[in-house]
Amino acid sequence: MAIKNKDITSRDDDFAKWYTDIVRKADLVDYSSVKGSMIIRPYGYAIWENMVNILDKMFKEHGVLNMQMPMFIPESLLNIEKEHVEGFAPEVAWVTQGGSVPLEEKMCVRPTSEVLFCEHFKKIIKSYRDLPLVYNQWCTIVRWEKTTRPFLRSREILWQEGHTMHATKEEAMSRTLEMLHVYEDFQRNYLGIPVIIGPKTDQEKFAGAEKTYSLEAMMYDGVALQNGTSHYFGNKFAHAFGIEFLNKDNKLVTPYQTSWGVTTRMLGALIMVHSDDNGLVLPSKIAPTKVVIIPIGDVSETLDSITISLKENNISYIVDDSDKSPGFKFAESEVKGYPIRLEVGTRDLEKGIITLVRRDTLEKIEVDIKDDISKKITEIMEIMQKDMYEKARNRRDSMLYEASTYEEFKDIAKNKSGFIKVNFCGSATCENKIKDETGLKSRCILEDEVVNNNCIVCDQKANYKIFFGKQY
RNA sequence: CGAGAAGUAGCACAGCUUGGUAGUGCACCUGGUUUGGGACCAGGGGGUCGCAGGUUCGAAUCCUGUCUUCUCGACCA
Repeated sequence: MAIKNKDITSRDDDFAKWYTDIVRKADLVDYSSVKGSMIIRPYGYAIWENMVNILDKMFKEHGVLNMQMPMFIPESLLNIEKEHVEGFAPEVAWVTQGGSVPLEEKMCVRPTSEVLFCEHFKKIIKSYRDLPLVYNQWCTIVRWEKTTRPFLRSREILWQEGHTMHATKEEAMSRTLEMLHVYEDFQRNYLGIPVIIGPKTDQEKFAGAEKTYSLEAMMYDGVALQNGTSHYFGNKFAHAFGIEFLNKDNKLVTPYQTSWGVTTRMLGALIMVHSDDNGLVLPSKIAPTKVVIIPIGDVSETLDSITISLKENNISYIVDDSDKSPGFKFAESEVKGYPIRLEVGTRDLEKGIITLVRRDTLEKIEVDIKDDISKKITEIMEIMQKDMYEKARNRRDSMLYEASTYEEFKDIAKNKSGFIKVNFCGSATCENKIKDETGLKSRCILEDEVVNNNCIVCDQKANYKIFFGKQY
């Protein structure tokens, strides 16, 4: 049976160290000389590229057009929407000098591009015929975070930001939800990560948004990771920027706006949801390399027939034909998280079999050499994709709690990790009290759930049910 | 940003207290033998000791500053 990897800290001993071990030993990132600016190495980038390719295709099926905005924002432009600038000013990086000449007006490196899009939208929107505009850009942004961790919180962030403009609030709200569901679909069906979706409280909303929906994923240790957001702006930005268009009745009116984004943080989630003490575990749909083949002894003929079949069926693979010992290769393949390992050895071939190993369970499966290996792999990968989601969901569900009194809430918060569901009034006072006394923050409002008691904190009328939890 | 810990070869670390020629294991390179859970033998290469100042005849070692990483807190989409 499998042995624990000796170079990786055990997940249950020290989760934080385990995480950085995985990130480094699977060759996903390296640190740079600038705090919070990580180097994404080819293997990590290949996973991100897969995410980009799949999501981008999904976006386009939803009518999204890609474009690119500049990376600098003049101070005066950032300052136009009050709530927005107050939210972002503390964490923007400023450029004050060009070459050796001080700038007349300092510019920030975009922390997000709402104001850039607004400035542009103002120029190009004249008539209802110009709407809707459904734009997206894949780019990097900069936010001067104080505490940084690879993928989870960095200063330079690789992401995608969608920005849309609509003639009616209904259409804008519907777009907000549409993209939220694209993210949910992607995370569930490709990343194998179950997410809870819903609106943020007023306190936790995006700076300048009227409504912020988030996707809340739970990591292995019960801590939440906000794994994407979709915002409805109403026409606050449009008003601030003076964006107007003529409607069918020849009236000058203000359009409605949305924005939505996901980042390389999804890679962090992928690790913290699925991986284990032997290394990375990747869902087969997102793994850049599906199969690693480890030949043992002289098996070139069989090897050729396998690789031909994999090529024909478009299954990506690598052959580890280095002169390392098989045991070393097994361990290494587990660190990298290739979904399927084929051990092709002389001893097995005499029995007419090859050994297939699932990365998620490390289960060894004997495959008859006469079988269609590509078909077998495809079948198993489909099962793995489902199993990994189920496993993640079961673990998450086992860490969901519900508290009916504040005492009970504090007891769970102190003794268990996970999310706690409560009836809640929604006031900042109650939310802050919970934060101060337990360290837990609100995750997202559960719109479909029925309120069945008063607010857990103040005992006044509750307006909704909501999850609280610790977050990364 | 506050408190604490750390930074010496690709990785993990010793050396520092008491200043005096830069070390160990793994990894890497060459040749050979091996190959089913982290192989073996022989030979070999690689480090301005995070960076910048200071003290000293002499600094990895003592002092000051600074950067980075990690932990906890605050902050944060």
